[in-house]
Amino acid sequence: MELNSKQEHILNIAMQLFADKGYSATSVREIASAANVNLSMISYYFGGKYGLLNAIVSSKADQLKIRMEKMTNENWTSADEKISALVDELVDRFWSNRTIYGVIHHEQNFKGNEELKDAIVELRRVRYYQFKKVIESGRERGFFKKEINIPLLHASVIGMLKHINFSDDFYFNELGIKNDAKGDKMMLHEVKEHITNLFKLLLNENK
Amino acid sequence: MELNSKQEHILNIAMQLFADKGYSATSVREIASAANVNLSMISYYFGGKYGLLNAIVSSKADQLKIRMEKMTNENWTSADEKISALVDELVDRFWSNRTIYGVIHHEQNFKGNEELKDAIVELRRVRYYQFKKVIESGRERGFFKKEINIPLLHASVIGMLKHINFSDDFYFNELGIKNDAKGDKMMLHEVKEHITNLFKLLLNENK
DNA sequence: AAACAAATCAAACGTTTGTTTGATTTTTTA
DNA sequence: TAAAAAATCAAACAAACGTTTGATTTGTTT
Repeated sequence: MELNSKQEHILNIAMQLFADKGYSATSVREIASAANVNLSMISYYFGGKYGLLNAIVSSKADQLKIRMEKMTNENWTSADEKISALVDELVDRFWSNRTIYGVIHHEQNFKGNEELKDAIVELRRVRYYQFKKVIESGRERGFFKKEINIPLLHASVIGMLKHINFSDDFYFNELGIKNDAKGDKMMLHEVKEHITNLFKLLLNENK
Repeated sequence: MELNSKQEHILNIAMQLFADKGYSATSVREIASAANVNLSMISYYFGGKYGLLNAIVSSKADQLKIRMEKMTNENWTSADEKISALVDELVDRFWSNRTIYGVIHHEQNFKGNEELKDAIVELRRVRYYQFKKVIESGRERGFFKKEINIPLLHASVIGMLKHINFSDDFYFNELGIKNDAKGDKMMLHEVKEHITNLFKLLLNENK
């Protein structure tokens, strides 16, 4: 589906509202009003409210399917370096797409049309297997020495990112970080450091 | 608010539905039908749909406020032992209350009445400070040797538990565990082992 | 058993919901 | 520039929503 700038605008406004309040709690009138368009344009463009949600997920899904495979093929130098790169990739990717993750977060238990649910499940599957591939590749090459429960390691990282993202300002406050653009960077740095430390301990260090 | 058995029944049915589909996506007719009671009983008993949500949160909130403080006052033996006890407490507590966490999960961004939101935020606050207290107590007593970012450690654990809980059968499948009563126990064991390992590495081991 | 209170129910209430209509304006095509 | 297509809009639509009503049944009290 090709989108013009106005459709894109509606889509972004709706995505923000869906992420904030959830699909069901957001009315089409609210979306139309926030996007400064006539009510009927949503049905006109997207075929209805549900079509809008579908358009959001499918249009934003592509950018989530980033290729992490390249990491497994590159020449690795040290384990530490590779862990840093992996964590960078993971955290940055999540953070830059956290709005759409917010939408999915609300609708992952969506009992309506199964099509959307399948799309969401597929997204998670792809994300996980890319992660798994990198870890396994690191083990095969002898960079990661320790045995590790990969699914639960994955759940630790993704769960933590989601949890921080959806806990309002709680962890920002607790860490003494303001929730602005600058604070965002600081939080990202803290999170990366924490996860990197965690990875090194779980995967590599044997001291 | 004192509840009779019928009110309790409605409340449990509604809690399950709210956890599955979210507050907004669940209609009072659906709740009444699932609970086999007349539609008007919900308003009669709880003063309306929102009153029902409030009753759920406030009635279940108490059992979440478990006293973890006692852990800080007991005589500690070894760090490993204490970590195991802490993880047991954390995981069991979450797992036995995961339905109400599901409700909160959906409604934490609730933009309606602030009263409910405050109750949810307060729950998280209490939970976190109990956790923090235990960790700090362990540090003061010399059991936990390493410096650690407590908020992010907390986010790792809670985030992971939430993420596994709300990812349907994904991690069950990935770990080759069936999602039944028996598999539940196995998953709990795996999760505890993983988190315990994580805590030991982050807090204690210096090998 | 009579009187009272609580519980239950089908029906209807007024709103809000997502969607469609049909006229009108704007833009594109020829 | 005239015709055709696309976009926009206020208005209306039926369906679903949470809630209330008022009659009826059930349970309790005196």
